[in-house]
Amino acid sequence: MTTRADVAKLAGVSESTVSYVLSGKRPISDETKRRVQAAIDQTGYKSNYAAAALAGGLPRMVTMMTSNLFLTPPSRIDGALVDGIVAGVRERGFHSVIWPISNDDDSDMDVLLELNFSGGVILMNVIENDPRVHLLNREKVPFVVLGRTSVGFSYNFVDRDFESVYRVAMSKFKELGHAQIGVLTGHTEINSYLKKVAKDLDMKLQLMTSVNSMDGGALAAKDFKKNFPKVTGIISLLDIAIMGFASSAANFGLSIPKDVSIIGVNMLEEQALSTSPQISTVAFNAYDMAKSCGRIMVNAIEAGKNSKNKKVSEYWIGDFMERESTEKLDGGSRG
Amino acid sequence: MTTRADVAKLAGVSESTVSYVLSGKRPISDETKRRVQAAIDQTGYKSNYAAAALAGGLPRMVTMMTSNLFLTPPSRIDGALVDGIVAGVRERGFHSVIWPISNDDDSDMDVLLELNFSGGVILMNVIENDPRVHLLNREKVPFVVLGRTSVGFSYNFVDRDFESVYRVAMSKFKELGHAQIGVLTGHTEINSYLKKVAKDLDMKLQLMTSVNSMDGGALAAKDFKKNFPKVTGIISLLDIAIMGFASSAANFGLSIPKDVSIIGVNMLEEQALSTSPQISTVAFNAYDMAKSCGRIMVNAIEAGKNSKNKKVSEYWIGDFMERESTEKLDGGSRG
DNA sequence: TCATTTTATCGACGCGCGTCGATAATGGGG
DNA sequence: CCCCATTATCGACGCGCGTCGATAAAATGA
Repeated sequence: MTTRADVAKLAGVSESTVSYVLSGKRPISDETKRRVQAAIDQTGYKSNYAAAALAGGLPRMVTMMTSNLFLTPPSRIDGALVDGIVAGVRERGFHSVIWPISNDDDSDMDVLLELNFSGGVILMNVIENDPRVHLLNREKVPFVVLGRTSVGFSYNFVDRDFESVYRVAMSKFKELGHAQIGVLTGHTEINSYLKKVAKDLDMKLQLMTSVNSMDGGALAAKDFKKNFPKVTGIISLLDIAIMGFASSAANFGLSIPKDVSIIGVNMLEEQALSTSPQISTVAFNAYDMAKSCGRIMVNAIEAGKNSKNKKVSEYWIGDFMERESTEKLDGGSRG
Repeated sequence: MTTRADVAKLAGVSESTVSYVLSGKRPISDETKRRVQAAIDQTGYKSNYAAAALAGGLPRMVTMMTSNLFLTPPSRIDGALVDGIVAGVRERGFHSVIWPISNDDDSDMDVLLELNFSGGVILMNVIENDPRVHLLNREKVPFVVLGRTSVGFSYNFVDRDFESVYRVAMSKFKELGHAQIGVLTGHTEINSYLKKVAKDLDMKLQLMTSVNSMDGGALAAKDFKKNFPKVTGIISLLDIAIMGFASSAANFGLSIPKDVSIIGVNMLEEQALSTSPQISTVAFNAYDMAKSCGRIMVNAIEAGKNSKNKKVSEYWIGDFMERESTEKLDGGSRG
């Protein structure tokens, strides 16, 4: 392995000069920079992460923890989130890895912490009162939650402002004259945010449970008229299922948006655009949201040194994106 | 952060004694061990990964690289592979992380190498003539491929012995009197190993292409009698689709194994057991295979120091596991 | 009892790098 | 031509840990 000393010798400068050329933290003459760079190119020198972390004190590495990576098929959204985090921390010169949670062993988390090669943890797919949040808080590891949970103390998190998201969708439906709204979800109950918004706007909700898969959505479309005769608008919390619904609706004599309007609130724009008809959404920019999460993570790591204790919460909202799946209830106003 | 020095002072011993208590590489009296351990418990001391890697020279960390983690839904097999690797390297005191490949940026790999915080790379989901293999080889990073590709030089890999696997399945079919075999696969062509085995055994193959999803398999079952009237046995390379096929066959008036026998060659035992009827397989112990891959990886990392150049290839075979989806062609011999 | 081996522990060093204080080279003002 | 401010570079130190050689203590043999 070539070290800083090798480069310095070859370039005819001191070791610290090599360091300053690389970090740019002190002025170096152009001529010296050139010679050092040439030596680096020639030797293929790469700074040693362990040594840098040790000397600098800050491990420039972030660990992503997602509990169910291989149990349930991850959606495209997970991919966008990972990509966003990578981009966000890289902006600041940090790197990121995914910590493999073995499904039958929850001591893994302790191992990660014992290692402390990572400067911080980003927690994804949190569950209610997530024990991992408690653990990280107790161990004083800098961490950010991508999502939210309730644990009885404050912590850094980035999440969508669901009430706002639902309000945008429901207001749009109201504006278009829809009053009976189906909720396509994987849960067995409609969440409280959505209920609250519906109550505020005086609209009726009906639960439409489905598996989040193409054929799950197709099944929902097949039985839609029979099961939900009064519903004229669907708000979908499922990204894959609603694509199956929209794509197959025509096969079951269901016309979108003539028979039913659709607003997706939990899907990527690329997904909304890839169906026919294209699906109107409340925009969810998962990539940018995750990128911001990455930045907050880096801030938390760097603040750790100064023992600050401020926690940041960030709520992301989204605009209504009109596409081909929504129209006025009477059907007369749009082409 | 508490360091070795803190522990040593508290226990009233030297720093090196603390190290030897932890590593066990020199005899330490029970009394001293006890005092040191107490000090560790009291302070919550954790060894610093960066410092240990720096001092010891060996980064005890393995990086898994899988190209398409979020593009295609990973199957349960991927989960088993990851779990196996984690277990295999942990046996030797190593740790492992997954390197997030951003889908629109292939410079990520260089970054990983520049970092060299990781002692080696395990490559998964390789493609033909995979450029990553070339890169790793050029950079002299210890690596093991979980799978195979052709690159024109030798490298460490662990893979199934597909010819053997197919031979086990086809021999069984032959023994049961089946001669016309359908091949359920995601590719548009039957692979050469299987063709060779069929030729050796004088059996006929028919291509059955499907998406690897439950509904893909169901679709195949629906049209099976019409499309493949002569086929009496199916060898499936798809884990999810064959589950869909087996589970839904009865709905389409298809009786398993009366009308058609099935052997799965690329699925986990837990998957084969979770359908009705349960699917006969050529066993694929993905977990153990990956565990072995992890061990080989650690060997390669540790051998790196001694500049050995031996590459190891490991081929995994599997036994026929008889379950409910296979019987003699005449149908008379089994209950 | 003394010489010799074995056992338990200590002190010192170095891994590769970031960074601080010091120093040499340079430039400008009087 | 000298003094001081600025710029470019160097040397030294320490981060936390693994490990080697040395040493003190205990055990063994004669």
